[in-house]
Amino acid sequence: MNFYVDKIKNNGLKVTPRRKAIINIFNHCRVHLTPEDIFTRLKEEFSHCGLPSVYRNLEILAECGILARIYRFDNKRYYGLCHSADGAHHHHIICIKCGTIAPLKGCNLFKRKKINGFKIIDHFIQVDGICKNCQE
Amino acid sequence: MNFYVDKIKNNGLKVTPRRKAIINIFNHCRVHLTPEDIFTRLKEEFSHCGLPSVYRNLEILAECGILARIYRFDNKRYYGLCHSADGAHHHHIICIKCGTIAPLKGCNLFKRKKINGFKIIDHFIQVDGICKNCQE
DNA sequence: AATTTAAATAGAAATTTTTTTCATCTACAT
DNA sequence: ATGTAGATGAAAAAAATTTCTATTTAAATT
Repeated sequence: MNFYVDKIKNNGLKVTPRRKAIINIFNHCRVHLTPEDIFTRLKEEFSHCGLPSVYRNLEILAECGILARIYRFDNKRYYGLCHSADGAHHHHIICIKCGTIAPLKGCNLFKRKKINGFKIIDHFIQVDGICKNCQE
Repeated sequence: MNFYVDKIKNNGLKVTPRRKAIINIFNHCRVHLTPEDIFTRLKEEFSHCGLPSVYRNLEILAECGILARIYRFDNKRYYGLCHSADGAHHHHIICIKCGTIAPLKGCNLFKRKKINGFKIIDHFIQVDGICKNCQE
């Protein structure tokens, strides 16, 4: 948890019980969740937290690099805990069965400055797969 | 348009006026749009189309490979016309200023079967940048 | 330890986005 | 021409997200 606390502080943000509770949830379940999921679990397991706070905090924690934004084209936001010890550039590979998130290193896109005449500003890569456990 | 008509037919779907109208809109503006955008333009420029039909058709056209799903983390869906003459595997690069979409070839991810022990099922890559015109 | 203050919070309400339902209609294969 | 699976629109509902505001709180400063 100290790791996350530091990250929050380094971003000039406050370490609040809500934020710790949200990180805790992700730490325990290790899958990706929607704001609604978080809201439900906060009510069950931890202190209550208003839905607007959930939205704000998920977004803030994502900006701190603590949470990863997960892309699914089902019109919901998903977030997952970003398991990366160092702060190195990376993306994520998601298990479509259990939801586990693993870091995906070795992206060579961020080194390039231009592609097809476009000046590169940002990029997003996500791989969906089936993790070792779920393959059996 | 014949190119698109064939794609729709090849997917066992009907070529309806609505679908042609939607493709027409994308063909004229060449940027990425939300379902709401499409709905508005259909009312203005082409025949009217109910909002549910817009949602359904955008999704259907995306599955045919005619439209590309664009990822923005602002909680809206975006679609854009996929300008790729052949059916080769590719992704997209988006201009964050004007919204233009260009194909991004040379993805080497889809060749790999496994990464980090994960069996790869799918992957998504998107690059955001500024196109030649908008750089000036 | 008390004070201060900018940031964070909850809760309600409003807004926006998306989906469902269902009766009707249509593209197109036969 | 006709039959049929697929497509459509209208209305309604559901779901997701944001706004607003009064209140509370973390943590820096006394």
